[in-house]
Parts: sequence; C-alpha cells; structure tokens
Amino acid sequence: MRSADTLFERVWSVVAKVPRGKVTTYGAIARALGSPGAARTVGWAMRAAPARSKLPCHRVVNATGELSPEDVFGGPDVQRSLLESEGVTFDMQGHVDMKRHLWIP
DNA sequence: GCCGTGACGATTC
DNA sequence: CGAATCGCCACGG
Repeated sequence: MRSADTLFERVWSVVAKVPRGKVTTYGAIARALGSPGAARTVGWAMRAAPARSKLPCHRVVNATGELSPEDVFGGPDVQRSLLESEGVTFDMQGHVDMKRHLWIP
C-alpha cells in the first residue's frame, strides 16, 4: 500500500511532518507506526537517514527530552540552538520541555 | 533463518 | 542525577 516497505522511510516521512517549534520522541514515532517497541529502530533510521534530506532530525529527541549524543550533528549544542531558534524551550537540565513541545503524528 | 548492531525505554541501585 | 542492566524491534550480511 502507500506505506513504504521499510520502517526507515516511514520514519523519515513522519519526521518530515514535525511542525516547527515542536519535537517528537523516537518512541512516539515507533508507536505511531504501529511498533511501540521499535524505538531503537527509529533511532537507527535517523542514523541511516540521508544527511542531504530535509529531515529535521534535530526535532527528534528521546523520551526524556534529551538531545542526541555528541557523535551526531556535530554536538548537542547545535541541536539545542536550532530548537531554541524555533521557539522550543529547555529546562535546567538542558532537556526539552516535553509538556510544551511534544508533538505526536 | 541466525547473528550482530543500535540517534531507545524503562527500571534499579 | 549518574551509571548499569534488560528488553524490545527491525535491517544487513
């Protein structure tokens, strides 16, 4: 059917729909796709995602609102800046304010 | 069809 | 809060 063969493409599709100023979690995406336990696979999709794509992967964080590890993006500082630039707020721990910006497809 | 791997999640100490 | 552990699922070889 219209769904992509692999979860990867479906994940990218969902991430691409994330509105500006909002963030989503890997678990939320996996859940929306029908695989609540495939959070890891979602993260893997980001890892394998084509960098040239328009995927706002910086809007994807983990369930705790934590940003990506330093091995990606070039540093969580970059991700934080991007999100703040879009109107996302953070708490004292440097985590995203999920109560305000958590978005689910 | 098994094995290894991983930008996760939740629990526990 | 920090670190460690187990469980989960999907893809590639």
